[in-house]
Amino acid sequence: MNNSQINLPKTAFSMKANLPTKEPEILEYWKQIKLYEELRKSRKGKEKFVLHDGPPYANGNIHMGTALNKILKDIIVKFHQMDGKDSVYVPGWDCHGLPIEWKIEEEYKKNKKNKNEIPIVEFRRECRSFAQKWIEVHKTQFKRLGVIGDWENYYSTMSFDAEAQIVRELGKFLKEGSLYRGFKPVLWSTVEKTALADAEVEYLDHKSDTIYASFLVKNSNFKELINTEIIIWTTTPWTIPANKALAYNENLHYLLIKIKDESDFKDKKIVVAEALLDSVIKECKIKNFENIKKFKGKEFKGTICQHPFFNLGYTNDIPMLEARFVTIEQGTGIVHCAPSHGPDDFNLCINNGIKAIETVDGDGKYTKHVKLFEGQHIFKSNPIIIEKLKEQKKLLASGDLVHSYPHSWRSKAPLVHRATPQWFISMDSHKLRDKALKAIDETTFFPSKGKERLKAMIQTRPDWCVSRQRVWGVPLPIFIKKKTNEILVDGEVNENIAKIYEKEGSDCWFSDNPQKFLGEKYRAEEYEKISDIVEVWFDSGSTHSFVLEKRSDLKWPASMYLEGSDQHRGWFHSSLLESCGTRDRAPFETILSHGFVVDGKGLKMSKSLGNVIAPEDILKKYGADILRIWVASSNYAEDLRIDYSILDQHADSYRKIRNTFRYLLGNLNDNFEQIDLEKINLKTLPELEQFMLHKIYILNLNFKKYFKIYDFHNLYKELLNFCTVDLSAFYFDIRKDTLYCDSKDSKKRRSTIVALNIILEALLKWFAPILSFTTEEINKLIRKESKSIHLENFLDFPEKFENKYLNKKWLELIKIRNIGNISIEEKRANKEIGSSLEAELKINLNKSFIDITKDIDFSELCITSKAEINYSDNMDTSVITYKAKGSKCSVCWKVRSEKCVRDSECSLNI
RNA sequence: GGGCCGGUAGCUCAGUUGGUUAGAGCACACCCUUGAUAAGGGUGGGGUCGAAAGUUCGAGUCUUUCUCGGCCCA
Repeated sequence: MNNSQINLPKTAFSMKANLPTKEPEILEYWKQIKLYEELRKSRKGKEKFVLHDGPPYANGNIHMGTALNKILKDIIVKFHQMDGKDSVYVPGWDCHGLPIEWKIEEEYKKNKKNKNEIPIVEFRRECRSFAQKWIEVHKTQFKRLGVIGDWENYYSTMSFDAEAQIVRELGKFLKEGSLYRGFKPVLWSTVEKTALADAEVEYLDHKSDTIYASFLVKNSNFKELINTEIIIWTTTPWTIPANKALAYNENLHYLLIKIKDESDFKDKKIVVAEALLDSVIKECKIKNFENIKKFKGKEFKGTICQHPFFNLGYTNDIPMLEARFVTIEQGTGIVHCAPSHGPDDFNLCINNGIKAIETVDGDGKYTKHVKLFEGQHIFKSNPIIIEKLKEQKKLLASGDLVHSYPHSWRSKAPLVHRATPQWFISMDSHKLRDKALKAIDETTFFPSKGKERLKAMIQTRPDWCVSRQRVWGVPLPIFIKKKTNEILVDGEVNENIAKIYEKEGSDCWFSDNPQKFLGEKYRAEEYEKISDIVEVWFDSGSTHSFVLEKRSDLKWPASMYLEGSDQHRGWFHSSLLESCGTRDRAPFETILSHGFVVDGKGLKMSKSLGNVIAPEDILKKYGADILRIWVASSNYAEDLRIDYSILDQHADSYRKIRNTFRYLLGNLNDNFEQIDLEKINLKTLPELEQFMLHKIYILNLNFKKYFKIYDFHNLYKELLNFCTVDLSAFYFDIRKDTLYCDSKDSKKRRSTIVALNIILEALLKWFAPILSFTTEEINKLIRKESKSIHLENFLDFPEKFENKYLNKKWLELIKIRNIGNISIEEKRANKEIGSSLEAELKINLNKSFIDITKDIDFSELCITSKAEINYSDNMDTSVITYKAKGSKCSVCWKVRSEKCVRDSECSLNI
């Protein structure tokens, strides 16, 4: 007897994966077979699943967050495809906006070019080609992750048809009347001379001048207040000239005190919140004072003050207004309000009929609306204001404070709130808020907590400011009649502009004669053409209109939007509002949001911490399939941790899975045979095979259950456990004997081969959406007739595979097997035996076990040479191991004292 | 600073409406195997459930406070 007579596993599927080199070859193969086109063909006419891609910004290399996002999308798209749907994925890019403008400006600075001397159209051309360049880079990087999509026909917010559609969408709000012009303080950079989007703001420490200033009470229903001084505290003294009101909290207690120190305030009565008295006294170095009166904030109602610069011509009334945002955290419990310079101030004042005006120009200088200080730069004004306050005897104290303060994310310059003319979409004039809230209720969220998060934001958000004073974007398609200041609302003009953009893009807005856009109905010289651009969130919020609606391969609304949880305020939010405003419902049926990628300790990745891992590094060291395992096995509902030790662990799991496949392929000698699951007669198979097929059936049910709720980490865990526990350590280990030693035509071995084929096909398909490359590698090896595993359908197991009785029985048998193992281990520890095949078991069972064990060969189940059962009453299960007597059969390696029936040339001398 | 979410073995995750001694896989240690071999099998150790207080006969699970982390907002 020699090894040539045993069926040893043989396969071309290597143990070593070598993913970093093998994956690019598979990518090349997918390109060759035009996989995306094939996928579409294969599901033509089937129910569509459309995951609408949230466009990443076309700027810079991808990072772990983008990689996570794209892989998660790809896994879901592939699941639905294999579930039989036409699962379409069209990637897209967000192209307009400040960061790209800034990049081009930086290049100008390097080359000593002045942006203002370059024609806008040329500048925009450079922005466009910059974005285009990064789209190409991203494309390559995303494809490398194994993401399958319509990469050739991607969408972008800067394509001509997108720009045209954005104009049409705005036209709808214009026509409806919900788009209006107003003044509003926006975060403004006096360096970049632009308003900044929320996403463009960074909070950094900043040292501010602080002042305690006083406002004389002119009139009040609470008579004791008259002629006292209301004290306010602020970190922006330069906003004092723009003051229009004071805010108090009606629930706070306030104190009236009389100052006795020698100072500008000697013998004056001042008002501060009771809870802040100590800090005010300390900060303002008040030594002697007298408590006059304590009162509730509501007493302020109807009180009118004078501006500290009253004697300098600031004669308007300063009313005291009730506001919830007033707290006792800091200051005096009374807040100075400049509606042109703060959102809270603005909202409070507008609700009380006080409008914001333009007090500071784009450069940061006071306008003509500010007496005494016109032309003065606000960043240089604090000392002057402080001096004036002192001169007017209105300054109780001054100092400085380091605190968190908004800065431009690009220039790092401190920002200010500045009232500017802006265009808004009203949340309430046409019930946009109500529509959006209803739409949220009709949307399914994964995880479910996303629903409340988005709802809370919509409930409280102010009107949507859609204008930006920049150049790289879609120009606001608005004309204003010079004479009447009326907005021109005419669908024909709007459509004319859209048609022009469709043909030549939106650059012409800045260069061509306005008459071109107005057509023949209106005279250009009578109209002012708005030069603002549309904020980028409106661009991306409109993607559903120029991607989902316009493409015949897609559908509206999308089946799913899937982004990081920050997009509750971003893309989910803007898409919802845009769509509810124009179509009365959300552009998505489902929202899936994922957490952020953090390091192994749960800290966010940052250059300064040095804990950043780039997708590129992972691809080089491990390959995309390992990264895909990381995505699938992590709980995306929370933050996702990653570091090299975590990846090492997943690489280990990958090896286990790979070797599971290798065992299957080896024993099938790479000859896969598709088994007809409907026709197969399970009763002809040994019980072990029936039990394994039952397990597969149940696992498939769980698989579908998990997939349905996008619970991938539990799905992956089940698959991995199946490979390790059920296959490798149990079924495969037991069946080695049959596969290696039985003749190829034996019934038992043939049954095993049937089971291996079924297991192989099931595993291959289950893992395909996650291990996209490895499953393709295997599919190519064994299924010449199948172009790609991703074109396949998941298996559907007939109900006959379920066998509850057998399952219950075999779980009991496994318990006995485990007890056997412990018994074997004792002898092994004693050095009495080594291999379990050197063991002989004596199994003591209660008589109640007779039914389920009478036909069971425990030597096979426990992989020993012999096993005997003793039944008796009132006995717990126990197993005793003895060293088997006899010699080792050269074929099956069992220790026996008689000739082995499987070895015709058995050398045993009996 | 405010709002929301989260913290269970070294790691990734389970843990039902509160109810036995808190589970799985991986990793680790030891042993076996050398016919899945840069593989495979067996056994085992490992947790104050972020901390404290409270409710309860009973708390990983409910309440409060604190702490650490993340996202959003200021």
